[in-house]
Amino acid sequence: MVSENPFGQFRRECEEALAKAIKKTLPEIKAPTITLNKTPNIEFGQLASSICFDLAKKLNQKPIVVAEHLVKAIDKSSFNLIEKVVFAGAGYINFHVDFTKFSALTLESIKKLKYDYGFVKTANPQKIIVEHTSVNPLHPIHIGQARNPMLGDALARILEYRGHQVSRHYYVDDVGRQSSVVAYGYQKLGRPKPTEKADHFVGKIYTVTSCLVEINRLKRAREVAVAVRSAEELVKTNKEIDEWMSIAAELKEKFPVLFEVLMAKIGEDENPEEEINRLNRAYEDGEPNAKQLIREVSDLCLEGFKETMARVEVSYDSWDWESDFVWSTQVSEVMQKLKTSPFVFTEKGVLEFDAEKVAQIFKLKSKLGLSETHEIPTLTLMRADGTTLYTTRDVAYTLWKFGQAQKVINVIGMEQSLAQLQLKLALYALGYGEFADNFVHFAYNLVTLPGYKMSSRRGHYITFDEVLDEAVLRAYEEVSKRSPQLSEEEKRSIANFVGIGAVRYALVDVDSSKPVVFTWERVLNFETNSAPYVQYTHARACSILRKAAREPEKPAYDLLAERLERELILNLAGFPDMFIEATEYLKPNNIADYANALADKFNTFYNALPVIKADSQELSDARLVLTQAIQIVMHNALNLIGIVAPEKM
RNA sequence: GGGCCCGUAGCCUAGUACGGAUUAAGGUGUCGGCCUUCGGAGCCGGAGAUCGUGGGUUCAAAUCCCACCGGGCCCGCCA
Repeated sequence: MVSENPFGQFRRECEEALAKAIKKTLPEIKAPTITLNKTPNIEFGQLASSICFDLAKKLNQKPIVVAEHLVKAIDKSSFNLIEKVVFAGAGYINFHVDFTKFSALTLESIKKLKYDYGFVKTANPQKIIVEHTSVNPLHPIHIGQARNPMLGDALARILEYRGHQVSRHYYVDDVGRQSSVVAYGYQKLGRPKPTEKADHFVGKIYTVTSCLVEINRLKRAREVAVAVRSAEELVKTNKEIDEWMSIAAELKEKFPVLFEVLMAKIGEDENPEEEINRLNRAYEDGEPNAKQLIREVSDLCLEGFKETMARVEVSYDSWDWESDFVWSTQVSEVMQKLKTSPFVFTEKGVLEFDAEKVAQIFKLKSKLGLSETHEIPTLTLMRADGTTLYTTRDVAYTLWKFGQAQKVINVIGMEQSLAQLQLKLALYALGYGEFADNFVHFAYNLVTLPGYKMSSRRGHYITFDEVLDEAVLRAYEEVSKRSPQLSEEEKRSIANFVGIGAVRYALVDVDSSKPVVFTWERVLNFETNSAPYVQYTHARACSILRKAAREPEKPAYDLLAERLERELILNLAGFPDMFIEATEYLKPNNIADYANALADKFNTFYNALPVIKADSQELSDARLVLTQAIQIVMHNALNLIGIVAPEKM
């Protein structure tokens, strides 16, 4: 017999048994919803119901008395996996699984389904777009931004395994002013070929250019302040200039040649800021030279991103350029439609979107989890000069996404929650309520560095590449120390998947709503609760199976009676439920936790109980099957979060 | 000022959506053990927690409600 969800099957049996008993003994009570809880202790069985506390109130009896009646009325003979049902505590009903049958069912199912085990398919498969990463092509991806692709990719993976048709999208935000800044600097340098990894190369140009342009702008602002004799303005501007001058000094020291050249070239322009604005406008208008230039420098940077993402095995199905939506009619069409809706008004010559009014008229506040008294701020849709703003363009982009998917999940930092809410409300305003309902902002909390704030403008950041390099280097040292007998090639390959796995794990492991403080210690952790730990445990399981060098022929599952063995079987049987939950509630960190807990338990198991040299051949066979099952499930779990499950390390 | 998120041993984290069992679960660090058979990236044991604070709801609260405190983020004709 094979079950794709052994624990789920047991749960269903218990629910049915209990429902029948209630119907039989208490026909006057209308069928309550039955939810079963995991027990705190294996001695209380595997599932428990506390329904008697509710029933007791209605019946005006003691919970334990009700429990006793119900237990007596339960006919377990018509069920397969229920060994016994007992009443306990103040009024619990505890269900005990028949371990002989359950172990056989679980282990045989895993053996049969193998690398498909656990991935229960949804009854409602959908086309889903997961947009993630979407780092602006201005500078290398830094560690604060790297949490995004790690979460996004894990989400895409689990949804895919769930049976959805997932498409991973990268939104290239090339329309902002910042893109024009870097393009301007790049142009001034004569469009040089990168002398290093392209995104790092572009990043330096961006940082230095933006600093020089800012200083130039502030100096002109100071002249104005002097001319109009505004002391207040003068003090403020001077302060800003001082700040930027210190950044400039830092940059000059770090990149002396680049700094000198850019300073000379930018100095040729009377008003660099005006040049940049002109470039920006030309780009939005689709002027060919501007297009050529900005696309060229953006592409350069994206090439660097692709290299980085290839290292961590993250890829994308679609690269969506924001500019394409501006150049086509899509953005202007959305604007037109919004303009004619009752939710857009003009104020001081600019178009404003009244998100609050939408929420009120469509009565969305409680649905969106907002308090009735909270007033949602308006959103500016268009500048006075007729150019559009980021969120406006995002509305067009989102509609385009819904043209090819039923559900859209945006992996975007929680600092953009308001903008994402306004975007959702714009969809309602446009009459696309169904889209809005299937529009998910997967918000995650920030990664911060202890000590200082990351600032891409200042060039103060730890790049994701650096973190990966360091992790692989550290892993190499570890492998060399622990397994000196391995060949150089093996060591390098192991160091790579261990180091990268460690980083992926560290960024996925924490609940996405919680902030993460980046420390090297966290990411380079190779001990318990890390990818290397789970990987190592997986390799040990493989090692035992290798050493046994035989297929278990007569496993006697009833001999797996040790508490540890039973707990392991329960863990394995619960993998499908865990997977379903992680997928439905978008909690990739659950997978990491599960893998770690399974590794923990397995480590304890094989340290305490001999597998190959067990007392009897039948027991040894049973433990071998158990070990196989653990190896398979650990492999499947690691796979879900994009981590290699090695046979040796 | 308004809104959102976070607050669990020295440090890091699970549990919170859906309230349940005398003892709130791991890790790290700390103290003490383990070449015992399958790889010590490991295993076993000890100490270590007013679950931010105060109220409330409930037979039952880390979990739900209210108020407050601490930290972060957002409230741009930036993205």
